[in-house]
Amino acid sequence: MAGRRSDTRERIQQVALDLFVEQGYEKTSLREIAERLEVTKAALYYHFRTKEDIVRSLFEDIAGAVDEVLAWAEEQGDQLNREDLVRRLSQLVQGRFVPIWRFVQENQNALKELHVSNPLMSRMQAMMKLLCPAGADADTQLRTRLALVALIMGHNPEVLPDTSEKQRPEVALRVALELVSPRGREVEPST
Amino acid sequence: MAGRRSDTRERIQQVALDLFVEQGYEKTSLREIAERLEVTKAALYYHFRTKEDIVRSLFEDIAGAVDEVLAWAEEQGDQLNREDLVRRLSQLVQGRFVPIWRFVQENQNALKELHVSNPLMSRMQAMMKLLCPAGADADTQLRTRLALVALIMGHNPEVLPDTSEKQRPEVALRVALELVSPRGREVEPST
DNA sequence: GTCTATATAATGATAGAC
DNA sequence: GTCTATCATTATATAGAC
Repeated sequence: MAGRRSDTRERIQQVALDLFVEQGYEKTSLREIAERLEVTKAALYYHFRTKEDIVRSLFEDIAGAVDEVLAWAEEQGDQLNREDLVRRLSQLVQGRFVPIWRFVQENQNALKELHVSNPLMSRMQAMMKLLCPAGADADTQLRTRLALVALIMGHNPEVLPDTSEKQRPEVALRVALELVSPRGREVEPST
Repeated sequence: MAGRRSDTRERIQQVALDLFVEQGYEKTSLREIAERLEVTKAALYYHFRTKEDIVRSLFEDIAGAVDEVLAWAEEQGDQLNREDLVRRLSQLVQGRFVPIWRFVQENQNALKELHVSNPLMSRMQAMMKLLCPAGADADTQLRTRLALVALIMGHNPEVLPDTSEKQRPEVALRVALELVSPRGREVEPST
């Protein structure tokens, strides 16, 4: 990557994320992070100005990946296929980003203040807009939201205990796809 | 109700829950709760031994209501209609319990340690078992889980901003029902 | 049942040496 | 780039008066 210098910054991000997911954002102190890394708190403060800054850096990392999907989607314009978008999102919540999504989902309230003008959440809102047909009814809005939840929750071994790690993303994607375009209900009078 | 003495205990529960939902469990200090009630911290400690105890009391309250549904469901035995169960659950997440469910959903990680042997969560697990056909495939497991999420998330004005408070529970119920028994997929070969 | 006063420990953060 | 030492603040919790 850019220049060679100790990888402390990345290690901090990694350990912090691990602990945030394990025990929650607020319960995780900088002391704990420092201890697990066998450095001192002051070392952390060299790389990050505040605790929130660590989270922000985590979000910026992933936000770039979301941007790519977002750019692709906007490029499609009117011809955007929502199922394809979901498929791309499914890729996005896999791999190295899994813990981050879980962190976001399980610490909503702790991150609430951070959410204001946070690079990840504003992008996810844009994503919702794209997934949700303009002027969609409430049922569709809720289903769309649940599709995103499905993608994230599907990765959680506690949610699908009998399913292998390999299969979980497939399950999640299937259910998410159903939610964005359910069978037997394309055009419907409702109520 | 039982005996007449100052309603401080209930007021603590109410204010605490409000603050927990507003700003999160960890971010809410006992000082804050006390200040909003215009009492001292020591007063809180008279009614509750610890901060966690306040949460526990909140959970015990709601757990009783869940028990009634659970008892009804077990009474049905084999003839349990899952859609009816969802309908009863829908009732359960309405009314005075709305903020508690939201609190649980948005503070999962903060409550993680409390979750061990916590009266509410163990009951919700039992509920999942009832809702999920024995030996159900992973897709069904995930859908069932999402149905519960739908019931809770549907109440959140931030999730359904254009929908009236009166209509939100109806939307949530509809989507939840779809998830536990989706159309056009009753018996299916799969993979 | 509510108070004042306090104990104790941990937190996020900073200053400045090396 | 990492350290020691320390800061101010806040937290949960307790003892004991009223």
